[in-house]
Amino acid sequence: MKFDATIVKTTFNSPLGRITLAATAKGLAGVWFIDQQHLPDYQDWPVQDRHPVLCEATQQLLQYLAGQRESFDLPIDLHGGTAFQQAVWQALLQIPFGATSSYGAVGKLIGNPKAVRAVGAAVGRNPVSIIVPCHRVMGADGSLTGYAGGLDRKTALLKLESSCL
Amino acid sequence: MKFDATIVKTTFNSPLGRITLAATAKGLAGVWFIDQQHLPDYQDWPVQDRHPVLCEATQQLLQYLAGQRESFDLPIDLHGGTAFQQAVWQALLQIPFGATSSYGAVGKLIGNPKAVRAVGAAVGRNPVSIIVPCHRVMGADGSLTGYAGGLDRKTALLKLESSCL
DNA sequence: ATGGACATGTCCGAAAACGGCTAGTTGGAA
DNA sequence: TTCCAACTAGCCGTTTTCGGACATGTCCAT
Repeated sequence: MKFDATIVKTTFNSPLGRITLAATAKGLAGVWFIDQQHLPDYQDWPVQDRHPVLCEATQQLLQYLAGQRESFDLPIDLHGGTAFQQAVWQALLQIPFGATSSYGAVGKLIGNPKAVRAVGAAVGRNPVSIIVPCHRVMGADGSLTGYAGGLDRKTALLKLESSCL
Repeated sequence: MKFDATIVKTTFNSPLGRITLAATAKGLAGVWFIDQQHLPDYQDWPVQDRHPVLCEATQQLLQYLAGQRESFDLPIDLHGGTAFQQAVWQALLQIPFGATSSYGAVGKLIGNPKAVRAVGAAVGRNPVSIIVPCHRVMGADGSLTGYAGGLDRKTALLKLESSCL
């Protein structure tokens, strides 16, 4: 995944492990667990711990993970995916807190009802974990399917959301 | 390949097989393994075993092959090639002991980045084996490609150099 | 003269493999 | 029957792999 030259990052510790955030001029561009799959190559990105968007994101994520926040209020820069991936990620944003959806449903939503596996692949590449709630997508029969950050984290997030209600 | 009328030769046994040397008035003009490809027709060249350059070259080569020498100090007469070949051979001289390069890199160096196969051909005609280090040229992916003296000798030379470091 | 064959490397298109799936079928055990 | 589990065959965008074409200077054999 390619990004603008003007991208900055920061890192913080969460109850679910170390998390790295990234932001462009347009908004929050990335949220990755330290050991997740499909990590971008953010080695060389400059650190900017006081960046307003990154600070705000850190706060909101910590609140969310503490069970004290249900939605995020941040500029998000969903950027650098194919058209298909963009559509999928946008669709994810419409799954409300505490609810779940399925890969088939997402496919239907973006007008590509048969591209189920492709949706799976796209969901997996979601650059903005948690905030773009890829963890709310389950198998059609409600089964736990997969998560770039590991199934443990997925269950943790789902449990967190369900116990909030 | 044509040479001056004033050329002399000698021969000695090395750990890598019999080697023939040739010298002109200007310096060392050839180093060939007995059974290598692209041999010149040195049948009729006069033998002169005590020629100073040839003696010195023999010594230095034996030292090199014994792992006791990393560079050569000899007048070299790189002569009788086309302009292109000359350029290639000169470029070879810039690859340091223990390092390797690629045919593409050499092409770039002589300002002919696309003449890669031509570089390969030219490297193969290098008249002064070992001292003009044609054995330090590998495929772009690091693969062992070819050697007029046989791949065995090429690997032996590379191993020799790498184990010296 | 002409046409290959070479100690290669880059690029591009096509084809195949690979997934965070799913609906349908089948064969077994209550 | 009823219900699951296991297996299958489609489905589709993305990624990886693979094969060919091309560029280039010399030398050999027609």
